[in-house]
Amino acid sequence: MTAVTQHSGAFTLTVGEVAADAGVAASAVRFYEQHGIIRAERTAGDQRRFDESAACRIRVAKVAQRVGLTVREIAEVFADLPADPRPQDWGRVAEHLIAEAEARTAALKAYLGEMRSGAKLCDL
Amino acid sequence: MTAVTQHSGAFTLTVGEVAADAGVAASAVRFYEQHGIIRAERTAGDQRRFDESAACRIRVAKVAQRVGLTVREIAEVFADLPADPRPQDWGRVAEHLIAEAEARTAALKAYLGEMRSGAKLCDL
DNA sequence: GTTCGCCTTCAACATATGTTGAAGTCAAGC
DNA sequence: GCTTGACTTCAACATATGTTGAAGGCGAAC
Repeated sequence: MTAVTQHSGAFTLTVGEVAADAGVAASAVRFYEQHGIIRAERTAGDQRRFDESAACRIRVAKVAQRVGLTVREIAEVFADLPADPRPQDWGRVAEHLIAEAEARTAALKAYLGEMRSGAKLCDL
Repeated sequence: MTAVTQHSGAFTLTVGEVAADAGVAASAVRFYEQHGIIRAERTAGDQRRFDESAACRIRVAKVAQRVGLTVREIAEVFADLPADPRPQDWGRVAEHLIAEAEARTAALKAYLGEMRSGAKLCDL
């Protein structure tokens, strides 16, 4: 007797449900699927069905976009996530995203610091 | 007798010179001027002439774009820079940009941390 | 077994960030 | 004072990130 607990791996959510969960438009959900941020199965009638992680991926993607990552880059980071991600899988992805954000901030700081301390200041 | 030292404030550089200094295409230099990242005077013959800070502003803008700031946002930050910016003016701008980058990274960390520790994990 | 809301695709539009090319002008060196 | 390379504008194109609308199909509830 298999557990009925339907957790991740069950592709049951419609585009509209995921959109509402993630706080984006349905068109955006389709866009993210086309670009590999989320994955879907199809019903017999060709409608998309998403699993529970879809809205989460989208929310993370929106925050990651704010630190300069492109949709393509985010999709590449998410490629690390198995179909049914465990918390440690999310942990790895989180570390990856944070490291990237910090690297970019470090690059900004380095450039500005160089400007400030360099013999040849930018403006002066 | 005024000093001949031509520092910032002298609008003498052509589009091509600024482009070469900043490591971007001439078309990008015109784009950044249109969008308020840099300012230009015009010759009698209507050609643009930039000051020494132009290439610097562009380089800073490129790094700032990597941490998720839009051209419009960068232009707003640069609005703080007087025509002939002193090091402390650049310092203020630098602090502003770094603070913005760190705020966005903090938002990313907060969201990911919440996901990890929240009772309702994203995926599980 | 019909209805009605949500789903499908596809193309057009919208904004951000640029690049390219055509047609013509400017300016610096010879 | 010509020549020539770099400049001008403007429109079209290109890519990223979506939204909107038309025309039609699916599915759950009654």
